[in-house]
Amino acid sequence: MKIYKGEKKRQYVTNHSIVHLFSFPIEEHIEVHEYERDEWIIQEDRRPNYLFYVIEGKAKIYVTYQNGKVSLLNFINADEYIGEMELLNDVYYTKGIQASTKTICFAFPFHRYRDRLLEDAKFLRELTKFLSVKATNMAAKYSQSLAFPLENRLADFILQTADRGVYKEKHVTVCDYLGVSYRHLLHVLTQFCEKNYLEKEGRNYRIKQYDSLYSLTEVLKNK
Amino acid sequence: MKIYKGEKKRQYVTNHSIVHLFSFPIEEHIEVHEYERDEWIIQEDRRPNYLFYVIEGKAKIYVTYQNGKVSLLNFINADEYIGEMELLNDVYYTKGIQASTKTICFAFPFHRYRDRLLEDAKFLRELTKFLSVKATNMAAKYSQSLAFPLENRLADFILQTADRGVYKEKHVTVCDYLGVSYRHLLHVLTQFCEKNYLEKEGRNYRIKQYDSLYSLTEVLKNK
DNA sequence: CTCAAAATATGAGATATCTCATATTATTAA
DNA sequence: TTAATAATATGAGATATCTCATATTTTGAG
Repeated sequence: MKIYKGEKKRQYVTNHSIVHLFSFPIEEHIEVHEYERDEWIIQEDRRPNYLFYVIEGKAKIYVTYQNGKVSLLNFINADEYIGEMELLNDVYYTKGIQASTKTICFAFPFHRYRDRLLEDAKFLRELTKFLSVKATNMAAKYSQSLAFPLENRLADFILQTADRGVYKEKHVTVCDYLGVSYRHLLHVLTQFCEKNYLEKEGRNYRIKQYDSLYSLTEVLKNK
Repeated sequence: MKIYKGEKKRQYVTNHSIVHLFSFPIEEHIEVHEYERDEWIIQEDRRPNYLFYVIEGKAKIYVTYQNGKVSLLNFINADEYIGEMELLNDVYYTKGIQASTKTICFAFPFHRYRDRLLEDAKFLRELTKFLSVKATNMAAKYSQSLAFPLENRLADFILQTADRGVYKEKHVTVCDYLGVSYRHLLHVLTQFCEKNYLEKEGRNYRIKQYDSLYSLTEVLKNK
């Protein structure tokens, strides 16, 4: 982890202005942190001292169970908060946050900002919306995961993450995210290839029948 | 649905004061609604015109898929909001809300309250906390449902809902909530009886081995 | 009270998904 | 470069869960 100072810091604060998110001057005690790929921004079960706002990069939220099972709860992208649960709740089991690319965040030390943030309607309004979307998405994922087999959820995930017609995600990550075993994920991918929905290209998969995959995702929609 | 007027209304507004939740006078245009058991407070896919605050009773949040599958996302209890997603988000698929007992709510018409609520830090702060808990709980349910078999989740649910050592929930509700088939729920309940964790008493189940059930729930905890 | 609808109950076969074992290939740190 | 580690890959058997069929009991509306 690096903390930017001086000119580099000033540059980020200027080029990624967030003054519109708050109704008080926010910049004085702000820090700019850089995390490298695979670095832990927050360690599981260890409360952070900052509220973070991601300005570049991508991260993952992980939770671990006593039996060693790991769940990738969600991805975090630019312009999203990290540590907001700890800002709001004194009692909270802190999830692990791992950078999946180089990630740069603004970091607001709780002790300097907490009280003012919790009084700021502009900030709270946006945070409330952010959390409402988060809760809605988790609810959708939950019910879909119980109501439909991997085939449907994987088709959805492939279409969402494919890069110009090619699916490139790492299997080890995806099986934690979709909550299935590595073995089963590979099994269903193989089925997609056998049906010619996908074609394997080295380590990646090229989408051959977009429509077939799309129709698998349609059952996920609400009535 | 009944709308209380006059003395009955005044009584509820007085006895369940919520002035502490807002920093502006809230009571002028408030309505008091009563819903009977099984009545729909909000119909799925139909945006409500009110933000509700439950003062008595209990309700369920449902979502339906195109193939007819139904998911019971969560329960709503007294002192919780309903319709907050629609208050915050213009684009949102409205879930169905059904009263599971007689339920009485304060109803705030959006057109009168929306703007003021979204400016009120006191209200927003509490709503943000409420949503953060909601998001956290959904995330926990999601990952648990994928990481553990019904046995563990059902043990947890039984201990949470048992009434003085007796489990009395309706199977049809529980299987929608835990996301398993009716058949499988009964199957696992039968196993619990065979192992003597539970004993059937007519339509209910008496807990015989609290410790065995409790140890099934322990794996659900985080590392 | 009566009847239809809802809820409970159980069996049997199908399938989605898991666990474990084992090999090969890619990536990373020393 | 080398060796350790992580990721990919595949087979085979186990099990958690589903679907469908069918019967009985309970509940609620008229």
